[in-house]
Amino acid sequence: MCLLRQRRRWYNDDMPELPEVETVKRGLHRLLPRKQIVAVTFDWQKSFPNAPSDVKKFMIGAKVRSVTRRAKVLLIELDSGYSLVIHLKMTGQLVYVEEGKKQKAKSSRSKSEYIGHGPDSSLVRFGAGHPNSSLVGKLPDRSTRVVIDFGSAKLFFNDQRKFGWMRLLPTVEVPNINFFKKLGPEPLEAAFTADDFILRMRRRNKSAAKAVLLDQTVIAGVGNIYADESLFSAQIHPQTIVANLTNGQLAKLYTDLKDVLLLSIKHGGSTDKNYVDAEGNKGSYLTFANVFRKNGQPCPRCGGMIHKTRVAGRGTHLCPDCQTVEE
DNA sequence: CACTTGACCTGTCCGC
DNA sequence: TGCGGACAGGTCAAGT
Repeated sequence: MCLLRQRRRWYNDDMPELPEVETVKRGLHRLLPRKQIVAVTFDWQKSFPNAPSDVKKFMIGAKVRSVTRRAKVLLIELDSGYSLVIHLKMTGQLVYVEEGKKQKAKSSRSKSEYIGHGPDSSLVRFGAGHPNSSLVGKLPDRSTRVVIDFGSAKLFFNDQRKFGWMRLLPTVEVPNINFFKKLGPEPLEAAFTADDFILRMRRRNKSAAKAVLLDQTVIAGVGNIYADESLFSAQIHPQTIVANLTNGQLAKLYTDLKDVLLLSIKHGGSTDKNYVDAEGNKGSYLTFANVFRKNGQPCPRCGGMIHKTRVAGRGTHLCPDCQTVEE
């Protein structure tokens, strides 16, 4: 019975963070520009709270100009002067399905195998979720919140837990919404230096290091996985008060955080063994993770046992033996 | 004012 | 088997 349970288990809490959203962005930017929206449907008000009249006026007939990313937020700019702002939160996903276009002749794959086979696929999945789940080939389903119809293709915004949202805003207003106004710098921007990082961290000198990393107004785009992984690399206990960290330790955290993010992007921004990126590659970041979801396993650095605890209200993975505590 | 905790959600897992 | 509670976490609001 236990075996059966284990086998059937799949995680839907893929938690798109900066590397995952970056991967989604790259895929959408390859597929969406110049496509024209012919229809939009949505069934969950909170997922897409815009007035239908605005949707009709500024979305229908508009063409996609570009797809970009800021922190964990996707921006789809339209040529109507409006942009779609999309936050996938934990379980949001964007599934792009081309219609009326039969599978390539060379392929004899079943429908459920379309996913993950790259540009030849007629169906490409972005974001969280399980590529082999019943979603495949059966969209829309009960998790579908919004469908953007491009005529020859549809973009499905699915979100099981309804935390994600999508908003249509005048492009010039986008930087002015609260979320963007308060957002900290992108950690991978060339202009973001170690000194900037240290200064910003020190503004929250009394808080636990992990809580500060997760604060999007300090640095944008870091979530639970990369917070745990970067703190492990820098050998900092997640609970450590920032004031008790030296500038040297913070500088190492800065470097390790960037390394972790870059490594994840390189491997398809995976947070889940089942994640599939735009090119159809399974993201493999979790195989590089040292502590995340490794509780009970030996620490790759010192051989101690990885422990799971709770810091800043979040499940937190660490090696108590080589991530020192400084209260 | 600075910082922490709870609410929003649904599906899954685990203990009783 | 079934039921209830814990858990998953990004962000904002409410509480300390």
